[in-house]
Amino acid sequence: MSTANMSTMFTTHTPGQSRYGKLALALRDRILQGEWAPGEVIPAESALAQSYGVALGTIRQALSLLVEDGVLQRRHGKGTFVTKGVDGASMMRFFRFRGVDDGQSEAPQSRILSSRLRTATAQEANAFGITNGAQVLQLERLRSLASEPCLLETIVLPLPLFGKLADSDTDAWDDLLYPMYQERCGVVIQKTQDHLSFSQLNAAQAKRLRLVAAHPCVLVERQAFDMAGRCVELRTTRGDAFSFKYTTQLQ
Amino acid sequence: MSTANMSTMFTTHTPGQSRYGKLALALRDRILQGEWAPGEVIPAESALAQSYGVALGTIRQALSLLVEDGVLQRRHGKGTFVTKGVDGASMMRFFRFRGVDDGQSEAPQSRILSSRLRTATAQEANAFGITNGAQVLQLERLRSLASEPCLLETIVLPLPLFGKLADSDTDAWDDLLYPMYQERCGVVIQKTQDHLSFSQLNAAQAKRLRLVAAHPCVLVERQAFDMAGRCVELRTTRGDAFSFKYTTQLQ
DNA sequence: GAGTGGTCTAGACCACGAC
DNA sequence: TCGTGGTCTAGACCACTCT
Repeated sequence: MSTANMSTMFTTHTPGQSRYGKLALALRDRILQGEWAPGEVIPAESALAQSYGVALGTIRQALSLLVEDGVLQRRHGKGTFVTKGVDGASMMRFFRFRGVDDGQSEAPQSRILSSRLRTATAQEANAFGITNGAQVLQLERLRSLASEPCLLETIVLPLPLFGKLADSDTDAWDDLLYPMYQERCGVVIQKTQDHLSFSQLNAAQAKRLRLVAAHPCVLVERQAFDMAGRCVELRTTRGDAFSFKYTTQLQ
Repeated sequence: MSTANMSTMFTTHTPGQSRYGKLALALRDRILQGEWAPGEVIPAESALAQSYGVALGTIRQALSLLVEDGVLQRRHGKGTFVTKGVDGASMMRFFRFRGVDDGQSEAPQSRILSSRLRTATAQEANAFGITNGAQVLQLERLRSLASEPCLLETIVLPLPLFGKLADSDTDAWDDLLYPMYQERCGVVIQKTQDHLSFSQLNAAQAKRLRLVAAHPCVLVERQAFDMAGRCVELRTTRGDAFSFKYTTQLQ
C-alpha cells in the first residue's frame, strides 16, 4: 500500500508526475478519507518521510503542494494541520456598506426567508454531478448589517448531502453557513469561484433590500467546492451596486 | 560535513531574515540596477551559488521568492529570465463585450483624445512620490473593439519619467501603452492594483461611449508600479456596467 | 553533448511553541 | 527540555533545450 519504492534507479520519473507529486496525491487521499479531521495535526514531517521511505526534503515538497492548494497549513513549532475551510463571511469582501461603522467588520446577521425542496435543473444536476431529476434544497436568505438589509441570496444544495438541513428549523440556523455545513453535514467548503456581473433588481428583490425596482445591483454567482473538488453549493447573491467595492492585484 | 559548523558561525541568522531572503534582495537590486535587462537570462543557478558561496538549494530558494514576486521566470532547460512586464491588454479581463465575436480576443484599438500637461494634485504627488506642484501628463484615451467604443480612460503620468511622451505625436502611439512605456521611457510595469466600483456616466463620457447620460458604468481605478515598486501610473477606466464580467477564486 | 533548471538524498543545525 | 517546522549543505542524477 505504501508507495515506498526501492531506489531512484528504478523510478521511471514519469514526466509530469514526480515522486513528491505522487506523495501529495497519496496524502490528499488520506485526508479526504477522513484519516485526519479538519483542524487536526498530521504526523510530523520526519515521521512521514520515514514511513514513506523518502528524504525529508521530498516530503516537504509534497506538503508544500497541499499547502498551496489550501488543504494543509503549516505552523512553525506546532505541526502541520488540515485546513478548517473558508470563513463564511467571504461574500462581504465584494462590498463596503455605508452607515455601518467602517473599519470594524461586524459579522452580518442572517435570516432564512424560505426553504423548499424541488427537482434539480439540468444545469444544477450537471454542476453537482447528480442524476437528472434529483432533489435539491433551495433557500432564500437575507443578510443584514446593523439591522440594515444588504445582501439577498438564493442558495441551492444537493439533497443527498444536505438532507439534515431540510428537516431542521431554519430559525435555529447559524449566521454563517459554511461552518454549519461542516458541523451538521460534514461538508467542508474548501474553495469557491465567483462570477461577478451587473444587473438590476426586480420588484420583489428590491423590496427585500429596501431599494426601488430596477435599482442597479451586483450579481455574484458562486460555486463552492469541498475538499474533494466536488461542487456542493450554488449561490446567487445580489447587493446594491453602489456599495460594491473590490480590489485586485495583477502579478 | 564540517561546513555546517563553519557557515553558521558567520551568519547571525536574524529572525525574519534568512540567508536566501538576503540573497533575493541582493539579486533584486542587481536586476533593478539594470545589470540584466527585462527578457534577458541571468546566470545559471550553479554559477550564482558558486559566486555567492552558498549551496544550490539556497540560491534556488532565493530565486523562488523572486519568481513568486513576478520579477523572474524559470524556463526548464533554458535558464532564468527577467520578467518582461504585464501585457497592456489586462484591463479587458474585467469586461466581456458583445457584438464582438466571443471566443476570439482581438486586441482593442486605442485613440488618444487629448494630451496635456498640468500640475499634480496633492494625491497624485503623494502616490508618485514627487514634490507638490510638480508636472504630470494627463491623457484621455478611448479603446475600441471592432470600431465599437468600449472603454474610456484617464491616464496620469509623472513628468520627469515620461517626458518623451509629452513631446511626441499621439497619433503615432501604439495600441498598448505598457510596452510603449518600456520602449520609449524605459519604464517596466511590473504590478498593478485595481479598485473596482460602480458609478454613472456623465454626459461627456456617455457621448464618447455612445451611451446615454447617467448610464451605469464600472469604474476601475488603477495604480501601476514599476519593478522597484514605485507607482508610475494612475489610471481611471470607465466601461458599460452591463458588459462587466469578472471571475475570482478563493483558496 | 553541453548546459540549464528540476528532483532527490542524508544529514546538520536553527527558531518556534509547549511542557 | 523536547518535538515541530524552517534553513542550509554537498553532491547525485533526471529532464528539457539548443547546437
